[in-house]
Amino acid sequence: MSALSKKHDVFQAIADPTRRKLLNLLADEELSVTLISKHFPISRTAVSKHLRILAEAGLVQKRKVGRETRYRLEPTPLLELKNWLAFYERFWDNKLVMLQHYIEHDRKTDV
Amino acid sequence: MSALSKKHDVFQAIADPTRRKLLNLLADEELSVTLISKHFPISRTAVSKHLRILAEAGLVQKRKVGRETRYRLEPTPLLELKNWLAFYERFWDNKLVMLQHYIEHDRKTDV
DNA sequence: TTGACATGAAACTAAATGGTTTCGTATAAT
DNA sequence: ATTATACGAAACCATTTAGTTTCATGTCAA
Repeated sequence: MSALSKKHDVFQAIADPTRRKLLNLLADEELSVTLISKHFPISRTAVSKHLRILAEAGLVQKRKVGRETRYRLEPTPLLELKNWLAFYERFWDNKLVMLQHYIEHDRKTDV
Repeated sequence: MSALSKKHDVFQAIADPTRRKLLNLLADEELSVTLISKHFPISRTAVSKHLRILAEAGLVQKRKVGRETRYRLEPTPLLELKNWLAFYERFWDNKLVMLQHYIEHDRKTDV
């Protein structure tokens, strides 16, 4: 067993766009909860809950520094996702599928 | 715009373990709803709803054959996931992270 | 034509999710 | 010592989710 009990898995954790944005934000630097929540239109408490879910999935690490809690990305669990995805690689190795994707590329890859 | 309205995105679609199992099942062969639901402990109607969500995310295609509806995998939208994941590759290119992953590899990659 | 099969829509339910506000506690600053 | 800051726990709320059962419709078989 890893540190925190895995109530949430990585698939569920990244399902929410706010949490994906959090991961993106924490990729570059370790940040305190207050600083993080500056980037979102929701309350600090709501951000804090998202961070807890990410922590349960092992996707972020937290560290207490004085009165603040700083979070940083922990990318390792994303390997599970990569691994899951690997099974389907054979399907899009097909060049036609690739082409099809980039032609009808109407939705921008947000977050 | 693609065929079905994208009410559900691929991240949300694969968040559910039942839906991941569905994708896995439909990777090999096109199957009717009744046949598909034989593989699950839930009702046919429940399976049907999961299939609709997958279809909305573009991950399955459906085809009417007589009185049955057959579903098959449509892997293209998984490229969005792969693309999202690519951003984080630089973090686990670190060999130590890889090692860490395989050492504490306690959870099997289910589904 | 009558009956069986395949499916999805509809209505409903319990639980999970994403959000809020309020409050207690710990740490820092004056 | 007092005040301000940083945070999470708690209680609450609305919406979504994952499931159910029932029903109507379309298609195949006898």
